[in-house]
Amino acid sequence: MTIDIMKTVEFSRRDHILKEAAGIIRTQGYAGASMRDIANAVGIEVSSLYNHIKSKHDILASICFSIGEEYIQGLDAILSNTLDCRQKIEAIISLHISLAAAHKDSMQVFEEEWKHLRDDDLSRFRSMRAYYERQLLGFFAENIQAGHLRESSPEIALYTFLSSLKWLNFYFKDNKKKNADIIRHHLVQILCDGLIKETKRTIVS
Amino acid sequence: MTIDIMKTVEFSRRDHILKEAAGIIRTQGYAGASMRDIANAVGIEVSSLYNHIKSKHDILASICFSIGEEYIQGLDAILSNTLDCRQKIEAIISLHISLAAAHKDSMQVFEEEWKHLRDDDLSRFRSMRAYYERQLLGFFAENIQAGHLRESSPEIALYTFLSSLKWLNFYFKDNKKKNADIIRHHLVQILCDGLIKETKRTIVS
DNA sequence: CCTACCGATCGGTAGG
DNA sequence: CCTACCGATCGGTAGG
Repeated sequence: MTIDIMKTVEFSRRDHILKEAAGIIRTQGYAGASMRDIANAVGIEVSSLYNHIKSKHDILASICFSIGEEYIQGLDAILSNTLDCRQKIEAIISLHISLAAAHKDSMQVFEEEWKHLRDDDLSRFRSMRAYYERQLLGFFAENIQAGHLRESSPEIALYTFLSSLKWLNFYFKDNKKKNADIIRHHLVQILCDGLIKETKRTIVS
Repeated sequence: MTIDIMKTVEFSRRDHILKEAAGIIRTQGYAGASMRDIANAVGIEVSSLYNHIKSKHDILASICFSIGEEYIQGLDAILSNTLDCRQKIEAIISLHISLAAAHKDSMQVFEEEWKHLRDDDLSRFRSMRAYYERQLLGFFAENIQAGHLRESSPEIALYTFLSSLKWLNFYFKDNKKKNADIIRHHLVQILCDGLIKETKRTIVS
């Protein structure tokens, strides 16, 4: 009982540190964010940080891996469901929207500061990202093969698709001006059907 | 004559410094890139750098503004030409491909490290980016109005379009595996006509 | 372009 | 969780 309470206190303080650190690392970059800045934001002395985190690298790794795991769990759940091609694309877009809206600071740290990870952390991070891209590349390649997606290089389609969603990570950090449902609807249309306005008839196989 | 030669020497040494600095700032981040790293890459002592650049911020500003000006000049030239909507989109995609291929290191510094600019440099940079986005937003809004582009939020279309091209900045830094023409062709198709495979008939107005 | 140097700040530790 | 502290490194300057 006492242990449980202590753990709760311990975890929430650590989470508090990670949350403040994410905001500071996002705005100042990993190398430009000092442990003094982070301690000041949390409201304790620098040396006290080390009761909750092992090192500055530990902070970065925790932020990057928690976001990475959410992406992978979300994608695995979508791809193993029985949805058609367009529904899966819509679900993946929804995943990116909801993660961007939920993790305003740490999402950008995940995107831009992972390169400061070292040794085992760096290679583990690269493995996770490679897994995510490999799963999605398989999805694109299968559906091009099956005739559901336009003939194209699966790699170019993958890179363009993933890249096209990155503005979401910046969009929500000010204040969400538009509803997430509206954004999803427009994104699905633009990415699935294209920017150019034309009449369309689906091929009946 | 003597002055011309001195200026040439001066400029090429400065350019050499900026080139090495771009590579170091890209991999280590602005705050993580030390003047000693840069001096070492150039092959001179730290103090000698200051004969060619005013400060570390001067290096960052030079890199960011030279890329920014190339984007703006390129876009202005395209939008003032007499091309139809699809041709202009194709030309803008070509602009982003050729700039990404020409400036492997400094393009990523431009994208990710501009936030370390200060005071006047920061506000000038924000103005340039706002100008680029405003010009492109006008293009999207006009062509949605005219019925050439799909009904959509011009902002969402703009963000998605610009974001979808950002993978190019990473793609060329290893070694260009695919020809730029092939990439452009696939990008135009995916962005103009969408990922989903369907027959299309253009509306005859 | 170099030698020599400076005050400030860095991540982290000892010890309580 | 704090006080006190350390060696390393930082951007930049003086002077030649």
